Amino acid sequence: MTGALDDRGAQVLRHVVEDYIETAEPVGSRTISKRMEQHLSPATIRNIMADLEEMGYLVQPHTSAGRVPTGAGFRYYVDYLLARRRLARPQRDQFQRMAGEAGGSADELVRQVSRLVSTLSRQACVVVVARLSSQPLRSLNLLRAGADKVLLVIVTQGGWVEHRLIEGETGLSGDDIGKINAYLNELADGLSLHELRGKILREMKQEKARYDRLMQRALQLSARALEESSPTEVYVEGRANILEQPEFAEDVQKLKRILRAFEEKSVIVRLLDRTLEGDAIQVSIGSENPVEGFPDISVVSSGYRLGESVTGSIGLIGPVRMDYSRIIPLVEYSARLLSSTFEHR
Amino acid sequence: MTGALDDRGAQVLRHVVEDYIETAEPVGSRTISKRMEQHLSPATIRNIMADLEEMGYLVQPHTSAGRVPTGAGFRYYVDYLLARRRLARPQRDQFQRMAGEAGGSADELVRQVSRLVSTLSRQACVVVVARLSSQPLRSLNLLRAGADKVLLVIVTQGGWVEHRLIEGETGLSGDDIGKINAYLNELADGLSLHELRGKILREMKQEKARYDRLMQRALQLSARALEESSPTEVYVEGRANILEQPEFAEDVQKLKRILRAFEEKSVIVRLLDRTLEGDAIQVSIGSENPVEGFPDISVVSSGYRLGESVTGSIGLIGPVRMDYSRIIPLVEYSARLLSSTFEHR
DNA sequence: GATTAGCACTCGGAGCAGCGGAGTGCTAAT
DNA sequence: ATTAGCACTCCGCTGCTCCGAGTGCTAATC
Repeated sequence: MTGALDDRGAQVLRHVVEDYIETAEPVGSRTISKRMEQHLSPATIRNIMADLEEMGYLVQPHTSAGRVPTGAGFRYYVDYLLARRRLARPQRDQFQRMAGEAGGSADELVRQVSRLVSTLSRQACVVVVARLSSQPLRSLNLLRAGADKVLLVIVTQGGWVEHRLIEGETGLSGDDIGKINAYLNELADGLSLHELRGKILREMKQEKARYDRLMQRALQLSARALEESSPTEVYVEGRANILEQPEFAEDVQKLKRILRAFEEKSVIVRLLDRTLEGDAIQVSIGSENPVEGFPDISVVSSGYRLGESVTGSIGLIGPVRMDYSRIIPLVEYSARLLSSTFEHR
Repeated sequence: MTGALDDRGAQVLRHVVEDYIETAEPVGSRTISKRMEQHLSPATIRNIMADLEEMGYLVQPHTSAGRVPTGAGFRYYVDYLLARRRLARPQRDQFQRMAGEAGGSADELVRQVSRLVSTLSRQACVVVVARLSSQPLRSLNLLRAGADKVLLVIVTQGGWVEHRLIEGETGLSGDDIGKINAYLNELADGLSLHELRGKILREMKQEKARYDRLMQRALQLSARALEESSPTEVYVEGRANILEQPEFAEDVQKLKRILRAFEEKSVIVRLLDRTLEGDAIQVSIGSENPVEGFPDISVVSSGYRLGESVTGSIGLIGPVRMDYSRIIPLVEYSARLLSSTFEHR
């Protein structure tokens, strides 16, 4: 099973995949024969297709139906047959215009980008993940927010803002808060939230030796604020797009499973996990994707940098039968756009 | 058409509605005859049903099918026939447990409540809206957030936190920021964001006469931060629940329209708009709902108070054929829970 | 030897008839 | 006023045929 293809086989496979992407119907030998630039009769095509089937790139839903690409077929197509295009000019312009308009806050920009990607793809649902805890911090700010509450506002270098409300903190004067602030910022300098948490815990042990009660309080307080591992932000855009796909619209069970999965943040994060490390683009076809039980969805995703390190990932989730030649440049471009926008901050 | 019902008619209507809610199938006279406590033969029931049909409470999908309640039928049921129950004990407990666990921040609580409501209802999708701009403020805090950026953190008395990033602000010393903060808080005291915006604009005119440049700057800056009308926060939970309903699962077109609508914040806000004013519960059945084009969904919603005034609304969106006797107490209870939790802050 | 025309074969889906059942409305009996 | 009885309606299921798209194989052709 599976193996290298000669040129003719590759061309036939390419046509089958592309036609299937377009029509969502099994593709017959006549169709391919007409589509191919090199003229070959349907009979010849049939022979080639039979070979491709033996190699595991195609299957027949039943005898006397056309062929449908398998996961391996799509894989081969994506790896070797896909013409790698740049994103089309007008679409690049749309992105640029949007980036110009989007306000200063990082999460606003991410939301806009994902919305645009979803509209342009029309195939699938776009998901963006931003892992806050590994972004280098810009500043921490403690605020009084009521009689017994203080608010810790966290700003990362990428321009992400998050806040934690801490309850049951009484008797901190404005002066105390100022001092704690200064201390925390000194501690945090250049670290990520994750690293800071470690440092605070270490510091707490040492500081106990000394007798600075305020600093001790500061450490306890921030340890409390940071104890819940900071959640990964997840944005999902264009859920309704998947209804556009005939393969899902027909099978409500499948649809239900997918939509349910999308309500779980953790599932989405797992889907994009791979790309949260490097910023190369990743294509997971069908059962290759990291989440079990969804053999008919593909994920095209890419990490993006927020500042120095890759902390976010944008991904497009759709049917295996998606238009990779359009989708891949789209995701690639938007990830690069996010990275470069955050760089200039 | 439509009119008052005698007792027997009402009982029959009640049974038709309840049976239809349960089965989603047209209800026949035999079924009702068996279900009714007062024994009546199917033939009698048929006569009564024919009357109810004339009055507009029931329809037949076709001759020789059972009857289905119309919008008016459901309306009558909800207004006069529904046994108003309290929420069941175990469910109340679930809410209490959750409220105890939920962290301090308001939006976390709201999210948890909507999630629980969605799980308990299993029928529909829950939506929560919180209108920030009419909540009385607790404090405003300006923070430095980079070389040319400042961050305005807004905390309302209900415990809601929001922030706005303002770009292109250079040359403000820490001292300046402190002064601006004090000034803004004095200005904001007890006002809502909406009122504050008005006050700032008025103040700006007067302040021009005076020559305090820093205060002028403060006003300009906050005016900029508040110029975009603060968006209404919208949380949607349990979208996939609507797939559970046979009436939608069968009609993909309808489903698509509904899911698309849910991607638009504005549509959701319009659906709950009515209840954003008072805190009474509202039931919009079918085409009664404020958004045109969705004649087969109902909305059960109630406002809740965040502090003094009603600024939020929790609503349940589902098929017209929903179990109002379960849903209404559920929504009522959760709205009251939100109000009372926010009161004790 | 590769390609192709020809042909028999397979299989799914559309279309149609027939039937059974659930439900109705009407009439006549209680 | 209620109800038993009955004829009637209509939906949806089942089974049937027919059609077409597509295949694999074989034999003829380049």
